[in-house]
Amino acid sequence: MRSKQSTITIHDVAKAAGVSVSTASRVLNNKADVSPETYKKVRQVIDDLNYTASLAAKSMRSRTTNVLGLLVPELIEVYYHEVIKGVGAAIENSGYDLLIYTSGSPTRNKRASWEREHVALLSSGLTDGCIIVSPSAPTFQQNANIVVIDPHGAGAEVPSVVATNHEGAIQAVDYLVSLGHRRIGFIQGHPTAWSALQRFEGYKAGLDKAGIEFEAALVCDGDFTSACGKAATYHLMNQPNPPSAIFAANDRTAIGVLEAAQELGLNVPQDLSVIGFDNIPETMQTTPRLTTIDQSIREMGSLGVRLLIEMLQNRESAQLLHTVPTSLVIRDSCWMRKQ
Amino acid sequence: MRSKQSTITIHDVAKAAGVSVSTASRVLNNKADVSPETYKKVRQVIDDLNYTASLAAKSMRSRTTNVLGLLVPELIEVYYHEVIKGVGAAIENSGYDLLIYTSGSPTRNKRASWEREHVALLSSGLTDGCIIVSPSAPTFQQNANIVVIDPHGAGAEVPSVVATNHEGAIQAVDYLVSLGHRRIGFIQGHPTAWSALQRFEGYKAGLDKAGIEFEAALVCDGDFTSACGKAATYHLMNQPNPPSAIFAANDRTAIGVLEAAQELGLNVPQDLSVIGFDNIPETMQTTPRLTTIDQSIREMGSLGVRLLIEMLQNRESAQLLHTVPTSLVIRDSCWMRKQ
DNA sequence: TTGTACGCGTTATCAC
DNA sequence: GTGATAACGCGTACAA
Repeated sequence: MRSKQSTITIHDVAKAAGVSVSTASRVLNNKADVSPETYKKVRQVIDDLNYTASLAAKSMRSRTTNVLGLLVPELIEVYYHEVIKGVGAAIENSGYDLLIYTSGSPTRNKRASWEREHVALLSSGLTDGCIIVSPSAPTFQQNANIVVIDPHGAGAEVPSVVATNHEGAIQAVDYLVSLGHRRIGFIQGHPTAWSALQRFEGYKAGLDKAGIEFEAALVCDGDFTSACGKAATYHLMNQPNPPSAIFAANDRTAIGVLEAAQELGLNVPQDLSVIGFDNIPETMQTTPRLTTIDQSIREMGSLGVRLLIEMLQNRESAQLLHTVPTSLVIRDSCWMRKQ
Repeated sequence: MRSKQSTITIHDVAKAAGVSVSTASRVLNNKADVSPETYKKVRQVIDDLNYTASLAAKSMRSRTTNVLGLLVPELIEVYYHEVIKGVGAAIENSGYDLLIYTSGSPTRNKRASWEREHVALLSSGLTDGCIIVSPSAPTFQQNANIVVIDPHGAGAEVPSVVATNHEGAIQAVDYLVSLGHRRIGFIQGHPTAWSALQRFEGYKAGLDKAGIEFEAALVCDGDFTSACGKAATYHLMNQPNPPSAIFAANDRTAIGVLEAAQELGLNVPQDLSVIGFDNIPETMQTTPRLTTIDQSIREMGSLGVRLLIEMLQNRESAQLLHTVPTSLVIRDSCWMRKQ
């Protein structure tokens, strides 16, 4: 006696079990006040019909779904996959399901508005809360349950997970200095990214700490792509007094540096030391393998989940900014400065 | 927890713009019959209020969401990430959004029922259709738009994407034979996986082709884990007449073989040749780097998306089974048989 | 061109 | 303990 609609509804269950929809709903949600035999009968029917409550309808009415949302800008860059792995690990046995949303439309140019739209999309009932990765929009709906990972803007109004970018950059410079380098080039990250700014500040702080004077000519603009790494390397190495080491704001850019170095006939690390930031998996497959600063992207994803769940359970901590430590990963792309 | 008035609805938009909800809805969906000034005014309000239609409500009503669903069992194993990368690439500029769903609950033990439940979940309005990765359930809702990647069961009733597992296994054996190996061990994949069976059949076909008699003692059970690879290696190599090469049903298992070989003091590839299947990224980081059969997991994901979109546009091809070619990837884990 | 009324599948509220 | 009914936010005939 199924209605014309293909999807079977709670009405079908109720009818088949000979009860009302409200009773069926009660059984579905394991409410207390329902007689054992009724319960059993309805459960049986649910199993037989292989019925599942529509998430759409359920969330529309009840406002709580036991589903967490994750908003990512795209699914190609491995960085996001590392985040997802961390989120996936944290979600295990958490009692929550996970819904990852990404858009295939080029509307992404308007990143900020895209984010706001999709946060609204997920928050408006589909999920209990959501995590946004690398958001550029500084602010969101007031009352949504939101946690942010590696935000672009600085002033966080929502709980944010960030790496210790400043300290990590200092670590990188320290290491290069310990190898004897004094002229250390720096390739900037995306100009709007807070993490990029922090790394630049750390670079300067590291130089200062070593008593090396900052030199603007050794700094190139960038945007986290490998293309900018290549361009910057050509620029830096063709200077009259080129650097003996290059610190790129992220691994992707550092990979570009490696490519350019090869094209220029420079041996890494003998002629040029290169260090990156992020520790994405590909850094283990470059030639030479890239020395970098690990920012445990996975841990950031896991922490994001934990923060969100705390928030949902009203155990929200007063702290807004949560940092994940960075660490130096020494591989093969840095070497002692040639005398 | 969340105040009722928090989410702004189409009513708020209508009220603010001084029109009726239906007019607002028309503007939202870019319907033709609405006066330019009304359109502009409503658009303005929508922007001001930063309004987004609730996916839940919308999908419940309209049955078409421009969203594709992807159902994955978990988010830790890299195999699924490779699929997601392919799906993510195919979704770009497709006009569709993507919604990945996974569950954090241990209910996954009951895989088949979990899948059915969640297919229903996604199909019941949230998405226009969905892709299921490695499903164990042989059958689904009749009229849902479903595409399946690497299914466990053989008899596909829905469009399926599979690798040429049989041919790939033959390629692997061919290669080992060309290196002079005659005693080739095989470690089975998960017993219910169709792909595993196909690889085993290919193994036997390859032996047959080379005129080598099949020997049951050289075959071990397995389940696609690295643990089974280790156990099987101990078993195989402690035989009176051990194999000179081992073909593992997937890379994860082959990695277990590598570990066991090291523990046993066997040098790979000098003492033992090892070949895997899948070509997951980690195979480039093992020592030695693993020779394997590439099954272009990403391409399988992309093809899945293309098939699903075709289906949604009623351009469904008659063909149900779609194969993606495998290819031999020679790295460092296989060598000539010692004389 | 615009507004009214209804239904999508569910849960909460209130009767019984 | 159980059943009827009113929302939830939206799209769409149909009426105006």
